This record gives sequence, structure tokens and C-alpha cells, in this order.
Amino acid sequence: MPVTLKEVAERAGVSRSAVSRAFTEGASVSDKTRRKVEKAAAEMGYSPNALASSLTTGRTKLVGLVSNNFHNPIFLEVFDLFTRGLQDRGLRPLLVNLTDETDPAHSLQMLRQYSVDGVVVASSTLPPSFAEAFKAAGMPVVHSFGRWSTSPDVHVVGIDNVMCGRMAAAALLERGYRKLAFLGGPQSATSTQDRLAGFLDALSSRKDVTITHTFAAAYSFDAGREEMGRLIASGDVAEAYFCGDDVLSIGALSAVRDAGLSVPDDVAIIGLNDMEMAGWQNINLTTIRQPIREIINSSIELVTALIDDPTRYPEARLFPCKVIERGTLRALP
Amino acid sequence: MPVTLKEVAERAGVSRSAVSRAFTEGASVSDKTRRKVEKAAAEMGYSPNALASSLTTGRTKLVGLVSNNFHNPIFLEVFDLFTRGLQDRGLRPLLVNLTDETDPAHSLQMLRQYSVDGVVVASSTLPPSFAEAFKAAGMPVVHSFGRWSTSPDVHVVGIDNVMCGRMAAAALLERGYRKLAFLGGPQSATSTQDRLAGFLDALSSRKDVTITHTFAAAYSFDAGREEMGRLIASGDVAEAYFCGDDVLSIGALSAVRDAGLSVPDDVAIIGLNDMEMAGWQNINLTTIRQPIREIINSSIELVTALIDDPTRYPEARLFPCKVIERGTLRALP
DNA sequence: AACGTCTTTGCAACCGCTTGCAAAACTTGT
DNA sequence: ACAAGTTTTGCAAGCGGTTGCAAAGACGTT
Repeated sequence: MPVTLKEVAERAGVSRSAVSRAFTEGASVSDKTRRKVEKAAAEMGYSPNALASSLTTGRTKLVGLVSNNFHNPIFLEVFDLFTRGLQDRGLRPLLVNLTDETDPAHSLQMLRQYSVDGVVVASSTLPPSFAEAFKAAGMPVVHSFGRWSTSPDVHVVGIDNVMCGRMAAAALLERGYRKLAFLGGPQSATSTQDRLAGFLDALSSRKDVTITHTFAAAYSFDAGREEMGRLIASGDVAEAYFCGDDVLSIGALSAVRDAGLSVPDDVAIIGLNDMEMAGWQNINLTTIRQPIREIINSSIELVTALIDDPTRYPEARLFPCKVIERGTLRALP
Repeated sequence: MPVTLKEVAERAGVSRSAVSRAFTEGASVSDKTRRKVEKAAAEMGYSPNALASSLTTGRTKLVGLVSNNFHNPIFLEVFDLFTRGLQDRGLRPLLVNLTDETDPAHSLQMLRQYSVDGVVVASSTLPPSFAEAFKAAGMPVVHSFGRWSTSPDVHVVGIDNVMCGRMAAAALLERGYRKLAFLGGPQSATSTQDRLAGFLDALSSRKDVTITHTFAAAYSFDAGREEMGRLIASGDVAEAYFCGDDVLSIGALSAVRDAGLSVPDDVAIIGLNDMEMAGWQNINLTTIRQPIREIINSSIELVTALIDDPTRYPEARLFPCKVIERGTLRALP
């Protein structure tokens, strides 16, 4: 049904190679034949079949965009930035939803079947084994929002979660809070573990502060609300909470207010991410901003570089976070 | 680099056709050779190149998922459901982000280059011309969340927006509100136009109600907040608002509360969509539920049917909506 | 053992495009 | 007008598969 190279060639009165060359950047064609070809192509509405050409060039311009975060609103922003960034560079995102998937084998196979040029794993909750499996299969991979390490196995772009934990601790201390707690996301997520580790580490030498920690079942409103509800019901409420993520914080906030407690007077909360919603006037969450735009641009840049040079030595790119002052912590003294 | 059919054939000691057949459902192969092939394939880690086979079969199992709604949180749910639904049927979503894109030509070309088997346009704000352009190019298309019509040009799956407008009007009337208003999304969106039309129509015969309407610049929190802020500042506030969408409603709610007015006593609001957030305790928005899960499943089912039979006559599939009672309208008398 | 029938197999052409290579067509210089 | 050099061109093979067709095999009858 669609027009092929051969038909254009016939119409333009040139060989198939000529047509192919007219559509390939930097190929050797005279202006004259290029024009003939372009004219014929335009008349017939021809555009080259990217899949067929991938067969010989070995490039599909397809990039696997793999994630399992389809319930945290910040990921809508993530998908927006990724898809546009990729499109701008002529790459096409093949979206892979890994919700409920525990074994990389299946997704690996499908990414292979479609010979993607590269893969971006965008998730802070997916175990590193996914990115590693893709890499082991020989694909250029970057794990965005993955765990930092000094000698990473795969390329990682994200933030230093340990540092964020420290930063949260410092912010709470500075403001005079002494009875502190960490309300984390899923305990299995590396991001949760690291944030907690940093938080605890920063406070370890302080004899005057008490610290507790618990985990919510997921990075979601309901999980945050439920966990905070449980804490309140148990009677053991801290002065200030570092919540593992904004959406969790917002759930926690809801539970706090439902219990008739006020924020930040009775309970203070600092989140992490700075998703759009955190700035909404009716939420107004103090939080640690994760520079997702930079992370994503860097990830895209890295994956394209990796496609050109697959032997690059794995690196970790970290971006600095900062506290965004809003209404759920009291002001600095 | 990856293993090819030929290598497997050599290892298994059979012809290339035999290998191909061993991997094709319903092909004629004896158990004996199938086993030989499977063994060799497993040992070598072979999986067939979907792109190469698409060349002869004419099927890529790629489906274009086209949208421009990357700022309305409900679309994260939409993407989740679409990607999983497609994956479950062995189809791969090729995501196309149309933000800032006004001309279908560009996306059309890329969908053609990748010879997608079908296209789903998921948007209530994209003009019908996109879906129509894809269809005109000969692709099976369904427009999810598109405008209903008795004789649609392309297949449409969604809700009856006019009916929703009527439903909102009825809900407000029933509860005794008489000074009503519509706060719509972008005026250019067909969904906005239809919701308004239904709303006005249902109230047209009522001499005892007053109706006004305005439009927000986008389906977003900020736009809703800003528009409602403007209305409040102008002094002309209605008793009850039908907002074109939940996220708009939540923005409006924020403006109302900031102005020191109470909901639903001073100002009542009913939204549309019933996104997850509408149910959050700190938002608790009365709204009209749009059954997105059904819409999406039906869309997927329709697009696959369309792939099998591209001549199907365009149909519109509408799903019923219903009012979800929460806290932003007063109770029924 | 010879026959007919049904299943399985391999050959070879093809899907739409790219590309190394050698021939053809231009330039340029003399 | 010719040689030498530089572009530009087409041929043909190949990318990794599929598939129509005819030959080969398996099987059951007689």
C-alpha cells in the first residue's frame, strides 16, 4: 500500500540507489538527481521505511523507555520530558510498562526483538537488575533516578539520595525540631534505603534528638495517608517528618489534618521531589527539589552518546538538590 | 551481534525455513525439528527480529499512542492502562508527544516510517484533524476521548460530553442551586464546547436560574485557580460551578479557599473525570466519573479489530458517566 | 512391494532499503 | 583533443526474515 523506493525510482527515472542516497545525509548525489527524486517523492507522498533501512544500517532510532512508576504524578512530567527530548533528537520512545513485572527476561526479549538502539530505565523503585540485564544483553542503557555508586555497573543519572537524607535532617535541625522521623517509601527501593541512611547518618552524633522510621507500602497518596494515620493512632507522633517523596507527604498531610492536628505547628513535614502539585496553594509543601529536567536531559544526552560509543565506561551523574521553602516546616529562626 | 535465524538453522542442522516455521504459530513443522530448533535457539539465546519479519508479514505490532495531555494527572492513568492493555495483547506502544504540535504532517510521517499497525489518539483537546489525517493515510485509527458524533469520520471512544453537561446541570438544580456557572477548559477543545452546550441546553427552559460561563486557558491547576481568582476578584461569583475537568476544579477550589470562602456553603463545585486525586481526603471533590478504564479497554479492543478489518465502518462508542458524591456540593435535600 | 495420501522440508524469491565497487560521466589542465 | 582526477551513478549482494511451490518422507492400504 505505501509507496516504496522502487516506485519513486521508476518515476524519477533513476536507480534505486539514487533514491536511497537522496534521502541519506551526506551521500554522494548530484543536485540534479536529488531534485528529480525529491519531486517524485513529494508527488507520490513517499517517506522511507525506517524499519527496512534499520536492517542494513543497524540503527532503528528506537529507544526503550522502561518504567514501573505509573502512579506517581511526577512521572507524567518525566514521560513528557523524555518523549519530547527523544523526539527532538529524532529518536522514538518505545514505552515499556513494568508494573507487576519482576523478571527482566520478558522485557529484555521484546526490546531485543525490536532492536532498540538504547534503553532508558526511568525508575527509582525498579531494582538495578533490570538495567543490568539490558546492559548484559549488549544494549546501551542508562538508569535514570537509579542508585548512585562510585563504580556503577551501568550508567546512572540521578541524585545522591544519601545526601538528600542528610539535607532533610539538616533542614529539620536548623528549624529547631528535635523529635524526628523518616516516613519512607517501599523499603525495598534503593532510593528509600539511601535516603534513610543519609538521614540517620546526619543525626547519629546528636544525643539531643530522637529518631524513628517507618515505611509506606508504595510511593502513593494512599500509602502515605495510611501510614501516617497508623502513626497518629498509635500515639507516637514525631515533631517533624522527612517523607520519602512528595506524593507520600501529601497523603501524610491529609492524615494529619484529618486528625485535627495542624501543620507545621503540631506536625511538620518535608517531602522530596518538588512535583508540580507540591506548589499548589492548597498543598504548599516544603520539599527537596530534585532537578528532573536536568536529570532527563542528561540521561538522553548520555544514552545517545552511549549509542555512538557503547564502550564508554559506566559513570554516575548526580545533580544537586535543594530545599524549597513552603508552608509545612516552620520558618528558620 | 545478535543471533540470527541462519545461525540457529546451522546449529540445529535444518534449513532457515524450518527455523522460521518453528517460531510461527500454526506453521507446518514436525515436533522433531521444532524441538531441535528450540534447543538450538535456547542455547544461543535467539529471538526473532520483529522488524525484519514485519517486512514480509506487513505487521509490526507497533501501535502509535498519540497524545498532547502531559499535564493532566489523569493521563498518567491513561498511559498506564494503555501500555498495559497493549502489552497484554502483544502490541508495543510507540509514544508520540504532540505538545506544541499543530500540524499532523510531522507525526503522520513518523508513524508511517515506522509502519505502525494502528494508532490511538488519546486526547480530548487535540482537534479531530489529527485522527482524520492518520486515517486518511490509511492507518487504523481510534480517537479515545474524542468528540462523539452520529456519523463519525473516525472511530471514537469516549463519553457523551453534551450529556455530561446536562448531568451537571441536573445535579446542581436538584441540590437547589440557582445561580450557576460553567468554568470550562480551553474554548477550542471540542470537549469544552460540548459540555457547555449540554449544560446550557438543560437549563435553557428554566427562568429561575442564571447562567454564566468562562474558560480557563488550559486543563490545569494553575489555569483553574487563575480563572476562579479572576471571577472572585470581579465580584461576580456564582453559587455553583460546573468545572470542565477535575484538575481545573482543584485549582478553582484553591482560589475559593484562599479568598476565605467556604465550600460548598459559599461556592459549590462539581468537576469531571474523577481522577484519583479527586478522592483524596484533602480535596474530596464531587465530580462526574468518566469510566476511563472501560474507554481504554474498548479503544484497544477496537483498534485491534480495526487492524484485522480496516474496512470497518466508523463507529462511536460512548460510555455512561455518573455523579460521584463527595464534599464540594451540598447534600441532596 | 507398490500405491495413494498427507505431512514436512528446503529451495529460491521476495519484503524495502543500503552500500562496496567498478563503470560512466563530468571537470580540469595542458 | 586527450589524460588524469573527481564526482556521480547503477549493479548486485546483503540485512533477517517469510512463504509458495515442488520434492521428499511418512504412513496406511492393498
